[in-house]
Amino acid sequence: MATETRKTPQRAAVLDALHQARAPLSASEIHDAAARRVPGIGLATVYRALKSLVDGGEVVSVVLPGDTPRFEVADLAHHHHFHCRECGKVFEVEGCPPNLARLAPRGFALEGHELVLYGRCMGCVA
Amino acid sequence: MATETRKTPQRAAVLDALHQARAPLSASEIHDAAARRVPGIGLATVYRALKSLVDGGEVVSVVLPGDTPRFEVADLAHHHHFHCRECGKVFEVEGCPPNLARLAPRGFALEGHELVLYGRCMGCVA
DNA sequence: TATCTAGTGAGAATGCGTTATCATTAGGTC
DNA sequence: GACCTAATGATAACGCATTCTCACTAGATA
Repeated sequence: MATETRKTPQRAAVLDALHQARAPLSASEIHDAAARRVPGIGLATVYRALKSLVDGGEVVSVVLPGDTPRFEVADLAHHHHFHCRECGKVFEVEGCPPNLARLAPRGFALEGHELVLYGRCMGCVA
Repeated sequence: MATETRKTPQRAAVLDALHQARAPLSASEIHDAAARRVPGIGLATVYRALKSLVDGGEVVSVVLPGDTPRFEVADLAHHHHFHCRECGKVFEVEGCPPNLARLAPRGFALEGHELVLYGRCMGCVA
């Protein structure tokens, strides 16, 4: 029997924050968002909830270069991210460049890829 | 007058390690490589040399998701990286997917991109 | 409602890559 | 060779995201 997992407002707030977001959130962003539903929620609780959600496959972590891990719900279609250099926000991007396999060196087995676009988001361009 | 920079075997060893490498090296990998030319070289010296080389534009740092920064000489053509999930080594990859601009959301200004391929390198496939 | 125990909040502790400190060494120049 | 001072090596200190500790709170079940 696996360890019992109880329903708590804190866990619900964390998962809800991720479902509301249209972009992957960092632990502290999740903490901020969850605190709006559950004032006083501790950062440790956020980390604990994220750990169990990731372990349970409901949430995946997204790591962009030079940044702390971010989290998003697991049931999104394959996608990539756009990182605004001005405001630092990360956006989801649909689509995927084709034929990446041809870029891999001969004899290498390509199993996955990660693409990050950099620039300025609509708000910062204006 | 800018601060004088002296030629030392340690600095030469750091730069040489980067020129020899066909892949971006982490600080500790550079430390190991440089120690073969200059036994006893300190890790702090490696960091100092890297800092001045990056500041001087001779070396650039490459940050792959979830990893510590790596360094490579600055005069390489635009390229990406292949990260072997088995041995952890990073390889340079020529070429670049076309038409990345069409992936950016409408109204966003695309200024750059980073692509990392994951899989197993030739040695680990065998 | 009584009971059991997972979950929580606060803050201390940890891990680790990187940087600062400082006494000593050794380039550069005359 | 003498002198000035940047560079070095060893190691302590730092920053900071994440995890642990522990007393307390509150789901779940009967």
